[in-house]
Amino acid sequence: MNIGEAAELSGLPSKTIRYYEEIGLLKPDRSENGYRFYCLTDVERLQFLQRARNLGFSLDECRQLLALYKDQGRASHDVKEVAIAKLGEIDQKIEALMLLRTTLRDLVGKCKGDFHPECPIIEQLAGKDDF
Amino acid sequence: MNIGEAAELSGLPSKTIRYYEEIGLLKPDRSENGYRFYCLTDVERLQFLQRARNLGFSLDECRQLLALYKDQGRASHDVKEVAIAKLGEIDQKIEALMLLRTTLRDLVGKCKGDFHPECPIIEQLAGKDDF
DNA sequence: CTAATCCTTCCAGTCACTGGAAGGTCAAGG
DNA sequence: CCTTGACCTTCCAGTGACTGGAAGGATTAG
Repeated sequence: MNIGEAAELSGLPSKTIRYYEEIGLLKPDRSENGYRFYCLTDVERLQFLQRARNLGFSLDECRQLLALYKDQGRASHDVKEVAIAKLGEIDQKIEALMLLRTTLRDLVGKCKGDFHPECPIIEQLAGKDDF
Repeated sequence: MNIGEAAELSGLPSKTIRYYEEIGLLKPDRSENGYRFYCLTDVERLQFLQRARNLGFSLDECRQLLALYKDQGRASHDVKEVAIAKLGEIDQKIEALMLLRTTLRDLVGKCKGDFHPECPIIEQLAGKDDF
């Protein structure tokens, strides 16, 4: 099949699929007319990549995971390691965002939000700790 | 003062300060020798920008906030609006990340992490819902 | 035969920096 | 007076993961 159909089946835009090829994630065959030609295995791998991306893995991590996917002799330990690292990252991001949220929520709560210029949000950003 | 001192006082790298100038956030004077010259007001604004960035605001939002900071006749309503929008974004990000975390944690918990190839993580990514 | 749709490549832009190269300026020390 | 080193300047390129668009070739339907 051509790239359009592979895009529909995998759920990834054609542009993205070409990009993945450019960075060496997936190299399809070419038809006589120069069009990219995707087999079902290719589509499965594209779906694999999409799911991995949706789970928050970077393209580099996707590359590792795809290699493990292809490798029938893989050790599940290697997969788990990647996933645990990602889990740690996610935990950190959540924690950082929750801190931000607390601060922002606090400031928003203190701000009257009227037509007057006095504003605890601006004051906090200005570094005025005197309130 | 020159850019190096402004960098130290504001906590922003010189590179970043130059970048902020390039995108029109802060235009310092120039000394006779062509060096950028920062006054205390400039430094205060740089600090303002750094705090706003740390609170998760994009540079475009920082631009708005800085304009409100400079505007003595601002309405706190306008500031609050920006902050509330950001708060919503943060909420969404947190929610999305918590969903990811649940899924990933679940998968990690199911994976034995040994030297065998069987791996629920890989299977999930492969789209096999049969387990 | 033509129009529409698909495909190709290449270039540029996004966001917020970051690194580096090549070169100008300045203050201190020998 | 000269050099060294620290600072400053501009410009160009790269990051991640695409996304948009231009220019042009291939294929299909009517």
